[in-house]
Amino acid sequence: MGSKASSKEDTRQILGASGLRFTRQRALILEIIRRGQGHLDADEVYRQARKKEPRLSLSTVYRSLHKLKELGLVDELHFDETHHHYEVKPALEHHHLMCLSCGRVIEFDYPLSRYVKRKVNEAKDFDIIKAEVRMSGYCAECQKERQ
Amino acid sequence: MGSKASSKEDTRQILGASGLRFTRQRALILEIIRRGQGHLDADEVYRQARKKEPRLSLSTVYRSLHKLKELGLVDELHFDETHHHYEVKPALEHHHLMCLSCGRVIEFDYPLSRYVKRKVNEAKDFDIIKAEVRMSGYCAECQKERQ
DNA sequence: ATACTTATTGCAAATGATAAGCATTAGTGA
DNA sequence: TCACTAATGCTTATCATTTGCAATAAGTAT
Repeated sequence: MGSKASSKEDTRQILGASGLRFTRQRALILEIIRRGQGHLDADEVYRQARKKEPRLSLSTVYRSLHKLKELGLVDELHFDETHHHYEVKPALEHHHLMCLSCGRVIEFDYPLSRYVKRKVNEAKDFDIIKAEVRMSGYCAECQKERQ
Repeated sequence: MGSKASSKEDTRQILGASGLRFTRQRALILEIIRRGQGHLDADEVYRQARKKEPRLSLSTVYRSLHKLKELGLVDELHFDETHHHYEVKPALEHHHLMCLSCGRVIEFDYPLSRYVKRKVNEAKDFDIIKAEVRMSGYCAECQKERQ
């Protein structure tokens, strides 16, 4: 199911197959999300993208993000309440831990959904497509600081 | 840790202990969230509250929601991307399943975080305070419809 | 009960993130 | 290269949430 991080040509392929066009902007945005190790929000993508493409508009960023999400190329995360974060859809399932003190986001690789799915299906007859686990607490460093 | 659903007096107690005042509005809002089985969003709370307190303002709803959340009396959930939902902090841990087809939200009781915490601590030295699992997929009915 | 202090409220106006309308530009397939 | 129409940029709207400020009203001491 999960495909490797796609090259430019793969991306063109995927877009084309959906009747979408491969544009400079989309390529750039996707590239930024790929590089952006952390989890970028729309505005961050926008700022980075403008360095290369100064005329790029924020609308385009939003529209691209939607398309890329629809195509399954990027994932949309919901860390905090105000805005969303994006990242390339990970082949390996992983989740996030947010430190309530310093705000840092730590990744947590673990095929949790497999477990969750089983448990859920025992209780409810529900076909799970997506499982996102959001956890918050205190990271190692901040634990020390608060002694 | 988790206390029983507090009565009016308990609530007054809890507020007082934090130097906050017990107001008609807050009591009402909390009561609505308690009754509101489903997960209410700010606007829904607002509409219900105005039936009893017509002059209540939306700002007050938002401000109360924040306080109640700070006090640990209600939980804020993040179902969809646009707005938040509130519910009384459940003694029993439970999570949510959202049907991608009909939008219905189904509850899922399970002490998942216990499991998650263990797994996470094995990997990262992180003190988990809160774990929220958001799952989406197709409910039993919608599964039939799409055959 | 009365007066006093200051948290809380209501209202209006401001933000901030995201979406939409529309004319213009530019992929893509013939 | 040409025609077709998706995608872009710009501007303006929308929607949830927040904030400033003067008017109220809890708590508390008198």
